[in-house]
Amino acid sequence: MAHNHKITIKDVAKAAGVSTQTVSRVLNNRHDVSPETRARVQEVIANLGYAPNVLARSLSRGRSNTLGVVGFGLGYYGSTSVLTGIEQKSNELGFSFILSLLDRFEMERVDEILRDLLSRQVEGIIWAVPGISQALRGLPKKLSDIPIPVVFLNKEKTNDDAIAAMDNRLGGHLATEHLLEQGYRRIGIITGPAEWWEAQQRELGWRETMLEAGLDDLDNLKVEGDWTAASGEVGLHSLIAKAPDVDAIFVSNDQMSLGVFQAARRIGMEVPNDLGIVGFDDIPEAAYFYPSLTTVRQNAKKLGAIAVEQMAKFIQAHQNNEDFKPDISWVKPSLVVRKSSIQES
Amino acid sequence: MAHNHKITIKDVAKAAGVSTQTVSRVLNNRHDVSPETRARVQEVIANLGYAPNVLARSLSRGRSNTLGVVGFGLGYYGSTSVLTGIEQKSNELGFSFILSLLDRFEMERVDEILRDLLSRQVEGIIWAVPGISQALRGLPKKLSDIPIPVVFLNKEKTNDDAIAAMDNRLGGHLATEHLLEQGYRRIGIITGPAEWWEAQQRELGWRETMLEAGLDDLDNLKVEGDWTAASGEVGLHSLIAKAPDVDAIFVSNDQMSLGVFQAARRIGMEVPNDLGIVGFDDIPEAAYFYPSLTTVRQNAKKLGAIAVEQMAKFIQAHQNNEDFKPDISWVKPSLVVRKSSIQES
DNA sequence: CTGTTAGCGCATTCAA
DNA sequence: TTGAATGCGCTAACAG
Repeated sequence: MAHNHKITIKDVAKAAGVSTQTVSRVLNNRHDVSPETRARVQEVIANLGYAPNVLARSLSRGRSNTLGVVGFGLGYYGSTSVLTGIEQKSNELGFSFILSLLDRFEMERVDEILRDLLSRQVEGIIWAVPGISQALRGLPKKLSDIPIPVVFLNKEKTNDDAIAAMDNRLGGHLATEHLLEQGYRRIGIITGPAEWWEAQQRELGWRETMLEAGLDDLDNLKVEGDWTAASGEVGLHSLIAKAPDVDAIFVSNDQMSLGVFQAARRIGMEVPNDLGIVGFDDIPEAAYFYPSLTTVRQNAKKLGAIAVEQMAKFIQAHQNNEDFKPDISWVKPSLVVRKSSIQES
Repeated sequence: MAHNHKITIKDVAKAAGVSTQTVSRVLNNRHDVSPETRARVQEVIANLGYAPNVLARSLSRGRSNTLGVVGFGLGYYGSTSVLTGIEQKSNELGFSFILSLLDRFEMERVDEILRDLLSRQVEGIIWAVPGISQALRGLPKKLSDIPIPVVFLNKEKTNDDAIAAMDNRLGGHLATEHLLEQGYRRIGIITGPAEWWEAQQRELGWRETMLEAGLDDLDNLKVEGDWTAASGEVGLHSLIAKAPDVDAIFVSNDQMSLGVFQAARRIGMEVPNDLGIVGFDDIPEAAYFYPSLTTVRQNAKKLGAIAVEQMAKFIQAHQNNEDFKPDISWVKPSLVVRKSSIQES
C-alpha cells in the first residue's frame, strides 16, 4: 500500500492474467469483453486501487477533456458566480478546467497565458474577461489565431464569435423604466468603467429608456464609477454638482449603491424619498442594505453554464470538422423591487 | 498556419536540421547546446509557433507540475480570497492547478473528486474545505491514504498534517478585547455553524477573553448563525430573548453583521450606543455599512499563498524521498476599528 | 556538443 | 473475445 510505485494498467493486466488491452477495454466500458473477464479485471482494479493516468490517456487519445478559463480576478460577485456555473456545468459534461486569472488588463500576461493553455492541450478557451479595453486592442486577432474554439463571455456581438452574454442593456432598461414608473424624472446614472462592455450596455439601456420617455440632458446626469463603494460615494457628489435636481439614480452595481447611500446620508438626502436608487447584481447583501436595495438580478451562474454548453458543441463540431456557426446566447436579468426605489407616502 | 496538424518537437527538429533531443535541450534551457544551434532552433520555434505539449512532458518526466485544489463554493469572501492567493502563488512557483468545488458537505463526491485529481496526476492536494463536519468523519483516513502530499487550510492542529491556518482564535480575542476596552460588558456572540472549525475558534477566542475578564453567563450570550445576513437578523432577536441586557455582539462574519444592523433598527436599538458590534472578515463593503463596521481583517489571500509554499516544500521533500515534518503555519488577523463599536459621547 | 535508443501509460490499429 | 505491435510527444540515459 505504502509502496511508492504507481500502479499502472500493466500491473492490473498481470494480476488479472490478461493483456493490457483487455484492461483498457474494461476501463472504457467496451462491450467486447466477456462478462467473466470483465468482472475479474474490475475486481483487480478495485483491489489494487488502480486509477487510470489521465495524462497518458489524453496523449494517446489526442483529447484532454480540459478547458481553459481566463477570468478577471475573483473580486466581483459576478465573476465568482460565472465561475461557479462554469465549474458545475463542465463537471457535468466531463470536462475539467484550468483557471487563469488576470488581475489587470495585462497584455503581456495574455500571451503567456494563452501559450500556457495551449501547451496544456486544452480543447477550448472560455474568455471571461470583461470588456475590450484599449489595452486589449490586439487581442481579438490573437484569439482568432488560436487553433481551438473560443467562447467569449459578455462581449459585443460579432459575426464570427461564439458569445454568451448577459443582457445588460435590458437590465438598464428595467431599472430605468421602474424608476420612471415610480414618478422619478431626473434619473441619473453612475456607470462602471467606460472600457467595460457591461457598463456600456447598462448605460445604453438607461439612455434609450430616458430618451423614449422624452427626457434629456443626459450627459449631465451621468458620472463614471469604478464599481467600488468609494466611487459610488464620490459619484453622488459629482452628480449633484452637475445636476442638483437629480431625483433618482441607476447605479450600475450594488457595491457602488452602498457608497451612494453613505454620501446621501451625509448630505441629508433621504433614500428613497429624496433620491430613488436602483442597483445592479443583487448581491446577497442587497436585501439587507439600509434601505433595502432595489436592483437588477443577473443570473451569472447560468451565464457560465451556457458558455460551457456552447463550448461543448463547438468542440464537438471542431473535432468532427463540421462547420459550427458561432452565435450569441443571451441571459436575461430581472428586476427585484425593494425599498430604495419606492417612495413612502 | 490554418493547417490543423499540431506541430511537434519533430517538426521543429526537421526544420532546424537537428535531432529532437537537441530541440528538447533548447526547450529546457540546458547549457550543453552550442549558441548557434540554440539560436537556430529558437528561430524555428518562433517561426513555427511551436509550443511544447505539457501532457507529453509530464508523462515523460513523471511530474505534472499541477496541484489539486478542493474548495467549498465561492460564495464566501474568504474562499475567493484564499483562491486568489493560491492562484498567484502557484503561478509564481510554476504550478497550475485543477479546481474542484464542493457545494455542500457531500461525502460521495469527495471520493470521486480525489480519484479524479489523482488520475490527473496532481502532485499535491490543497484541502480548502472548512471544518470537519460529521459528514466528513471518514475523511482524514481517506486523505492520509493518499500517496501524495496534502496541505490543509484552517484545520485543527494534528501531528501529521501540513496545515496553513488563520488564527481565528486570536481574531475572536481581538474583537472581544476591543469591545471590553470600549466599556461593553454583556458581550454576546453570533457564531458561524458549529461544524466549522473557523467558527469554533472565533468563539473560543471570545469565550477565553470573557472569562479572563471575569465575565460569565456565556451560554446565554451565544447564538449560532449560518454566515448569512438573514441569520444575523434572527440571531439578534434570539440573543435578546436570552439576554435582554446584551450591550455588544461579536458577530462572526460581516454579512451577519448586516442582518444584526437591520434587526437592531427595527427594534429601535442604536448601534453603537445601545449595541456595539464587531464583525469578522473586513469585506470591502464593511467600511460602507451604516454605521461603518469595526471588524477583524483576515488576509486570506496570504493564507492561500502560504499553503502553496508549504505544498511546494512538501512536494520537493516527497520527491527526494526526504522526510518532511509537516507543521502548521499561522496567519494573524488584525482589528480594523470603525464606528460600530465606538460609542458617541 | 550532439544523436540514438528506450520508455512514460494508455489506446488504437491490426491479427488471431 | 483476446493479444501483439505501434505510436501519442516528450525526456532521460547513454553513446559518440
